[in-house]
Amino acid sequence: MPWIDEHVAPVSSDVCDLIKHRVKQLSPRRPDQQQSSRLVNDLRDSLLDFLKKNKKQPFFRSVTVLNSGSYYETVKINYPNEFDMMLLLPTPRLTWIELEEYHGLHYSVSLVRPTRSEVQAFLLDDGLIISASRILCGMRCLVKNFISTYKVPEGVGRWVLNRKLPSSPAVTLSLMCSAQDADQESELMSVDIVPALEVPESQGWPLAAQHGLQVDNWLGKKARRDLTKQCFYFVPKKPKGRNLSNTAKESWRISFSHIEKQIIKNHGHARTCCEAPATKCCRKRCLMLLKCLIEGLKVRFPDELERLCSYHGKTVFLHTLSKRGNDSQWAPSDLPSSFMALLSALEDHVSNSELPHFFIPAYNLFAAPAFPRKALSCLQRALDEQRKLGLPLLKLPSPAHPLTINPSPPDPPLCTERDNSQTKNMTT
DNA sequence: AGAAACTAAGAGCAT
DNA sequence: ATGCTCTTAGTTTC
Repeated sequence: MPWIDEHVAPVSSDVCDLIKHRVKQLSPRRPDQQQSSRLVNDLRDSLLDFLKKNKKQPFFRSVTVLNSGSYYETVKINYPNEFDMMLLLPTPRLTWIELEEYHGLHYSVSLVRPTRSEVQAFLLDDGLIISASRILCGMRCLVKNFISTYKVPEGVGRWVLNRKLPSSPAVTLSLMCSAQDADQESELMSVDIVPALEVPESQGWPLAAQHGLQVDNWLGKKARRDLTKQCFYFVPKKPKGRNLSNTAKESWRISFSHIEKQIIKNHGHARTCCEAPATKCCRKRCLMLLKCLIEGLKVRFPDELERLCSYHGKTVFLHTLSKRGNDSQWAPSDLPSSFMALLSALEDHVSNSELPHFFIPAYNLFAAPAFPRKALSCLQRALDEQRKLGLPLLKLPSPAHPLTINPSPPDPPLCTERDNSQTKNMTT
């Protein structure tokens, strides 16, 4: 049957050129990647070695690693300076209770029966509920001990433990280096380390997740069946907000990072998408452009858009791919209009104040208080402005990086006239 | 557990 | 500019 595309407004040739120009400079450069991967791989290998031998927390001896996040999805933009790793913790059989008002995103997680397994060091007084805060603190303590003994290869700087953030599931390490000629140290890269409870596939996904992942018209029904019969994870994240109930303080958030990674790697209607030059598509590059725009917006409105993050972009992307499932709609030559379609989708989600979590459709990522109304209205105005002015944020140069092996001169600007007035005077 | 095979994508070069 | 090949990092498989 013929595929009816949505109405795509023609993209002005200026904006077309801008998009095509920007997308060429988005992915990390090879020397940077080489340096970053060496540093982070050495850190990971050594940390794993440390955990497997550690005496203090036997529970962490059995971790395995899941590399996740945009670097490993090959959609990281600009510099390979942010890495995510999940430390997967096998547990005895679990059960979970949805926390009211979080619509299936947050849970209280318990053992089904008392245990002699090593998790017992992390249980609440009832001997069954798993304490998110104690797992996170326990891991933080191990990581802290680890970096105090760890030597960075070739002495390129030192890893420091970042301050604990109230609702973050991660222990974050930053690699601090002294730049040439400077007294001060600056951050070369950071690694988020997130502990995760693995719930085996045999237990099935929570009810709230059973109606998400609407990919039948894109990846297909069989692919959906295969994806939904995998395991899932819980990560120790409490909801934002004051006056949390006692159960909410020990809350776990469901995580499908492994599924997201698989989808982004295998993202076509046809299984063969992007396998050969003839079957290339522009989906990932569209996501990278959207991430670029989101980062730019956050730099311009750091306070108002504090809660906006790349996960919002990724979620809009996944919904858009679901609706616009045919590979012919993402031909490389159509990158500008495809990106504009993605941008329109973001604008629609913003103006409807509705962005369902891709796996937990009842959870609205654009609902207050997690995403405040003033952030949403700021985002709406900012996107209107970007569209009206021809996406000036895509003209901004990539942020400077403190330490590259071969610092290269910045590329010549696309537009000859120095025109900052467009981008500077955006009122809120 | 470790090596080999496979995949994605940057980079250089020829056309 | 476009496409071809080589190289490298990451993942999977046996």
